[in-house]
Amino acid sequence: MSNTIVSPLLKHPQKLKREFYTRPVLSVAKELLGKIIVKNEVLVSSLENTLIPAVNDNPFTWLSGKIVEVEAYNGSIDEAAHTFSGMTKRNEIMFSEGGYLYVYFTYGAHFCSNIVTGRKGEGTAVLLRAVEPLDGINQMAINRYGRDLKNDKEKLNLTNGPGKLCKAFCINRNHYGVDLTGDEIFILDQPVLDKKDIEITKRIGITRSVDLPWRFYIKNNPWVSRK
DNA sequence: ATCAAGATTACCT
DNA sequence: GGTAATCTTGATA
Repeated sequence: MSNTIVSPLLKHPQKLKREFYTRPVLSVAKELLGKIIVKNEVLVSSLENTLIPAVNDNPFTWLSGKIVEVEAYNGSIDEAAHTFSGMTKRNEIMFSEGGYLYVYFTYGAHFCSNIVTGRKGEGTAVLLRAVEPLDGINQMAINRYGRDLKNDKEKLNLTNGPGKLCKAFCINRNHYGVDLTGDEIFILDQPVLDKKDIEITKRIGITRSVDLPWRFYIKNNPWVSRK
């Protein structure tokens, strides 16, 4: 059974194919802005913040969001990339060809998700730093706060950071290596944004290769993590 | 075996 | 704007 989703918010959604991801990381990073990430959930009950495999009718729901902020990482020239010092068990998936999800755990508390890019062996990926929530906002609130949203401030705080969006989308170590050309997590194509709508800055929260201008975000989008 | 650092967040003043 | 929390990972012995 196909899980392909057609949100009312999208006119002609199309899942990005392998060829989109296997290109150089900087091109993929810029073009990911404005595209829609979708995660299917199998939901029976939203009580107690649990997602349980469905048994009966109408179990499917999904979460989606517009990608509004990303950072590029390239292990061959970038000391901040997890792949800079070679392959380990943790970064193994980042050395595969593009189109897989690299999820890592950090600061003892947070998951961060990356889109692997390029050719096999390159060690490049795009960190998802912020999305604008579209479908499943109620479920995202449950995932983040364990209850419904109280106000607009909480809505902005749902997904305006790499750890926050993983919590909202319930992305964790179980999603390490997920194939983005499959049906569990994927990205829907949208028109490439105009250059004038994209801001380019240095990356956030790193201590090495700090001057590379590899952070990209949509100008004036309220979900961008930081100006 | 031990240890330091971390692609962050929430909460404080 | 400053910082504690928290634990996995990778490096070194």
